[in-house]
Amino acid sequence: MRLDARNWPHTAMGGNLANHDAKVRVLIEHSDAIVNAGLAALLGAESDMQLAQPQLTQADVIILDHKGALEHMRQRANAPHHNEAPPRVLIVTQLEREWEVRTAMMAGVHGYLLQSCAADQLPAAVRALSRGLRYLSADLSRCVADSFTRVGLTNRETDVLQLLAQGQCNKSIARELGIGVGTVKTHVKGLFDKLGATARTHAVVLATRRGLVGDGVIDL
Amino acid sequence: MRLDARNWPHTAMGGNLANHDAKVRVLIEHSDAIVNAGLAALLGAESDMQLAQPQLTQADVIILDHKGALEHMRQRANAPHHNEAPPRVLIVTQLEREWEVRTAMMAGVHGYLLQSCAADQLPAAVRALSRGLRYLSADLSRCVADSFTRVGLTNRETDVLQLLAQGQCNKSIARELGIGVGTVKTHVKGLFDKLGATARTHAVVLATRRGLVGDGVIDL
DNA sequence: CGTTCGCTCACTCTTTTGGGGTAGGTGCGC
DNA sequence: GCGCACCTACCCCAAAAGAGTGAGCGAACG
Repeated sequence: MRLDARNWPHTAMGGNLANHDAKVRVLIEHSDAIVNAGLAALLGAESDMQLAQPQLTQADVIILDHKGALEHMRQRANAPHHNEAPPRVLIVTQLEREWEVRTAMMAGVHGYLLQSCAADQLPAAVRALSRGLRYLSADLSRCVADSFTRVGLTNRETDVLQLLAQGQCNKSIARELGIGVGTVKTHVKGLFDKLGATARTHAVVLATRRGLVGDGVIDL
Repeated sequence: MRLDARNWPHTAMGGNLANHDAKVRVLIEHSDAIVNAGLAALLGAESDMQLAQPQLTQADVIILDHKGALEHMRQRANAPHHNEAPPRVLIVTQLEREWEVRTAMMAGVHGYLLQSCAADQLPAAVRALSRGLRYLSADLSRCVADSFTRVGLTNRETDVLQLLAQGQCNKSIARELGIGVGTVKTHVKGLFDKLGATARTHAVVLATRRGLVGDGVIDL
């Protein structure tokens, strides 16, 4: 679980090659139709790339949105192993939430781009992935590197944090978790220390920003 | 300030026409290169539309991201009046935050689409705007209608809320606003009543979910 | 002119929080 | 076995928060 920031460099690091001479077969499966069209337009103009049809051909690189990518990796993990190497996964999304980037990287995704990236980063990322490299835009890599300074919350502290982030008071948290109020206070105190918070409200804010809160603070 | 949900219907309502026979001149100025390319690809395929070059021609419809659109409307408000009718503004974005939609609509934007919309909604929206209508996808309309049940926070309550959402205690909020702690308590209580919160932590969560917090809870 | 509303403040009183410290039990790895 | 991290629980005590009430002041509105 402990990752080393040096493993996720900006430009890339070595890997096993594939399709050295042939065109890079790219499969675009982003959930947003507009983004899909944009990716196709931008990549279709590249002479060394070839847009693949879904399920027709085996692609070298597959482009997905964040959610789709996680789903894809989940299915891949559960599926029987193929002979052929699975396509590299590149996520293109609009949001920049470090914990999502980290989650994706831990799930085995090879690249992560923001929609707001420069137009030339897209083909660069695809080429990097096709050569077995990873690609993370500079801002994202900084962002992820920062996140490695993450606090190590214990299970119970995480439990308490989730309820805390719902605005519950110690008493109701204790009731919910089936423990004593004093114990809740202990965990809350632990959260303060690890998050650098001075009050529970502050802790919720900090935890939310660091992506430690699992619920829908961001969803409407 | 009080808006009536009936003014923002899903499909549209009347308006003054423009360019009845000619092609619709569309100017695409989205900040994301990928989205830009996607919009161009999708709209370029429509026979009744014509993609305009920036500043070269006067467009009928201009497509922007949320931020760009607000900036555009701000400049338009400050600029001297032109003889020709200004282009209709269509926002295309990924996020669905009702308060942003409402803000945009109040700023005079005519259409709001999500990137995740069906591909045929895009040309439909452009055509609607070119005919002087408004266009809001069904989910967004519902979303905005819901938001009209919004609590009416006073200026001071909003001030307090912002600081509250940063995790500050009453004393520091009072210091920052130059008022007494007792007054802060009054406003905090007002927030509780209007938000339906039971505690300050709870209030922060609720306010964040309703998009009342302006700061960077969403930004990393 | 009276009313309403927002902003301000003060005062009780109870509950909650937060900062200390202490300590027993459990599981895990060296 | 022993240390170590974790979960649990309790103590005291000061500070803060929250509930309730009252009240002065200025601007807006009918």
